[in-house]
Amino acid sequence: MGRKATIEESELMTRLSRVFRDVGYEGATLTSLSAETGLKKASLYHRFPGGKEQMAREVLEDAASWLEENLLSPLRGDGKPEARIRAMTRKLDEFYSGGKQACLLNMLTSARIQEGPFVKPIKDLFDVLIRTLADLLCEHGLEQDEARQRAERAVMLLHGSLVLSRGTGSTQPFKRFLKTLPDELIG
Amino acid sequence: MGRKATIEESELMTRLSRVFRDVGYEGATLTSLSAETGLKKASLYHRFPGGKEQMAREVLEDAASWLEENLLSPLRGDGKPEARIRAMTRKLDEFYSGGKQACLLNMLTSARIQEGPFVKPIKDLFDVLIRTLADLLCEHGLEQDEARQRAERAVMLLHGSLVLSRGTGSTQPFKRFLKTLPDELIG
DNA sequence: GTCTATAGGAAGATAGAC
DNA sequence: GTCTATCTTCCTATAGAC
Repeated sequence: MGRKATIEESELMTRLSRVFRDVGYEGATLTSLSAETGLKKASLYHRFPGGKEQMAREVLEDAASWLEENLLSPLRGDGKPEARIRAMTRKLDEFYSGGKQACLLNMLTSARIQEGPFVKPIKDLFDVLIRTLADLLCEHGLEQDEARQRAERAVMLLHGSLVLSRGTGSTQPFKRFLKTLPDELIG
Repeated sequence: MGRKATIEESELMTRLSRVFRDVGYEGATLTSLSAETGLKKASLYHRFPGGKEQMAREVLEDAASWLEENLLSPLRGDGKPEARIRAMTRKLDEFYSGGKQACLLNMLTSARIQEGPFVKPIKDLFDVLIRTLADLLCEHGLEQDEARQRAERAVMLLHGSLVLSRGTGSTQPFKRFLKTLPDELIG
């Protein structure tokens, strides 16, 4: 006891992210964030002077970076659209831990907060994901309207499958969604 | 000031439900529940000795009753399956206030609570909704597997559209989902 | 950069008058 | 059955030692 803790930056963000994804912004307490990271409250405040809000903001930025690097950038890359989409499904499986973890975007969204530090970033993430998917489908030969529609549909199915997985206590819905996703988009 | 409040049972449940649907279980405070209903904290405790947890439990039971009466029962009724499905879309539109309100099932679900008073009811609600939809599709002539798959997808799209609507601050995703739902199921 | 200790406030919950 | 007033607990945040 009383031993000094130490934690790597990326691991720190991962642990914080897990708490917010599990219980949402309101449900996350300094105590739980401290327990999950191994850092005492005062240490967390040293790293995040803005407290819980800053932690959630940085976790969100971290997720946006991951998304850009691991999902969006590859989607914009070259190679057959079909192959890029299959690569995306593998990354989604990884990002959501096979359906065991909820989506940060869902867990950080609450009505009654029309403004606030999360509203704009979350909306932007949804928008860019749908847009990037739609662009890929256009490139694959679909009409713009149809592409946009299918992209939005895929994002709905993604988040719906996560809600359903969490609600039923089974990762099956998410896994089934992943399996049908390529056909959903370009089938 | 100091005036006694009074509120009808069904209106009370509606108000409480709105708070939980807006900010989730952890986000709902006795203060906000009191403000929304007009009843002081002590009055809420008189009606719900179990406090916030009992309020959420009863709100969930209330939602289950509404679902059974307004969605499931009509789905099992007679009339052409297509007509029953269109009736369902209208009820969904009403239940979710045109996409402005989140789903209670999503907002009361949090990981880290593998047990607890909400887990079982929520799972049961998801299951019965999917099962009832699947039965209807079977009746309409679809194979059991295909029916089950489409029913699950429809529920995913419903919840995904609500997540997306909330996250983007627009009811458009939910409205678009409602429009395509009949084709989604029996098209 | 982490810790212990604690201040200050909000949250859940209760007692008792009306 | 609703209220005011209060209690206790938990949470956010800070001070200061190491």
